[in-house]
Amino acid sequence: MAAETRDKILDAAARLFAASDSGGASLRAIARAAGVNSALIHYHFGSRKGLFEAVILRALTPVQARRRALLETLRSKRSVSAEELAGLFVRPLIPGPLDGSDFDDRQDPESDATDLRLLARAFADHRPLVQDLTLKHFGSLMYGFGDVVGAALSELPDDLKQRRMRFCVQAALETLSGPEMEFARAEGPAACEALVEDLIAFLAGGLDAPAQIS
Amino acid sequence: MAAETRDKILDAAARLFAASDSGGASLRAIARAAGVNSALIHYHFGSRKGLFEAVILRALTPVQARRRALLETLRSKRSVSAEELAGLFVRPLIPGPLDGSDFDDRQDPESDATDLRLLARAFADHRPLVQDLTLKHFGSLMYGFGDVVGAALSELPDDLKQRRMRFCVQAALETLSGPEMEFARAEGPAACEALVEDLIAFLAGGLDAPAQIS
DNA sequence: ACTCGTATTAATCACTTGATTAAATCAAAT
DNA sequence: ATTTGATTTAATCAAGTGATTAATACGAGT
Repeated sequence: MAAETRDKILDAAARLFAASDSGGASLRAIARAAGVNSALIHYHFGSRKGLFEAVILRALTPVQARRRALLETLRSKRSVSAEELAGLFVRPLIPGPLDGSDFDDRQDPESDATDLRLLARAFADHRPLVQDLTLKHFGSLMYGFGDVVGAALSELPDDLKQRRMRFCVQAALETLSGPEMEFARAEGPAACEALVEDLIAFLAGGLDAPAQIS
Repeated sequence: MAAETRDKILDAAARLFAASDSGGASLRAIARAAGVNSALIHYHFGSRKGLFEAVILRALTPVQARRRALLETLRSKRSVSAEELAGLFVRPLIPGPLDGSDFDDRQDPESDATDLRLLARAFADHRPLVQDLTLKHFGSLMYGFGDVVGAALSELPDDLKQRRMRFCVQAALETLSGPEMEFARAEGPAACEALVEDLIAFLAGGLDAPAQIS
């Protein structure tokens, strides 16, 4: 079956790309981990870059869907608190019914963690090649908030708003894919929620910090 | 001259390691960029890992020196504001006389930026090998604040304190080595200071955000 | 001038890399 | 049963990888 093979490759690739750096996993290692002939990667994805893009896209899709849903919810409100705003950057990154959407990942909590690590790696990668790919797909995650953020942080200058949004995306991705999240995950859902809420509280505090006068 | 060669290699390695991922630059490419025979890398640093560690160490040393100096300053104060606390994570990362110390980097603003990118990469790298190396040298940057932070954020539980400190280090490294800093650097020192102060304001806001009740 | 330890070079090691090819396998449709 | 097209396989390509070697150049101390 072709589709099944594709998925096995994608799973293995996500795992290895996330574990080491995106550049650190060889196609042969991926093929071996997937239990598949190495030439099949090129057959299904054309090239290493093609595979990478496919993996990123698969990991990013549910996040964007959840983000969109959450964004709609916020748009319907009259005013948005700093916590809700911070949650907009954090909540969509973690799957589950908590976020009010019904897009669950491939019902595998392990691969959810993998995908998150993968996204964080890609987002933090400043190489032009990855950066372009990332921006193309992450773009709306970054800059698609305009109206909601604008309304919530109306007293801040525009460039400051954008910077702080970047701070949030950065911190959220890095924290939720980092070792502390892994630790919390091992301790149970309660510990995860505690970490998430602490992260949101921190970001909320930062978001409506007063602008510098300088 | 041996010392000169060593430095040429270190410079090139820092540049290439920071530009691509640490795993993405080959020893041959580094040797070529340094204008040096590739075997000299092994002669001077033993192995690829040895070179990497040397580069990291050279980049980290002045940061730690500045951090120590700044920390001493804060210790002598009776109380420390959230802004000062946030500055503790941010200021030591940028060289210059602004921070009240006299450790200037290799008087080359370009290589300062390179070193910062390098540190950010290493810090964000979760691979056990890099993580160990990073923790060994970053450790005190992370956990050497105990008393000062403890006094400034006395109302927070301990684990929450540590998390927020990690948030700060993460955000500071990532922001100060990222594209916006590059942009600001091109625009002049004023833009850099604006970015730094905005970052500090954000982190300060996050640091003394109220703890979640949940 | 000659030695001796440091520094540098070119050549090569075994191995892995991403990619391509032609041949083999398989599942359906005729 | 055979043709057809999509999958899968093993073999191979040129290029690049980190590392090691023996031979050379160099420079200070005698």
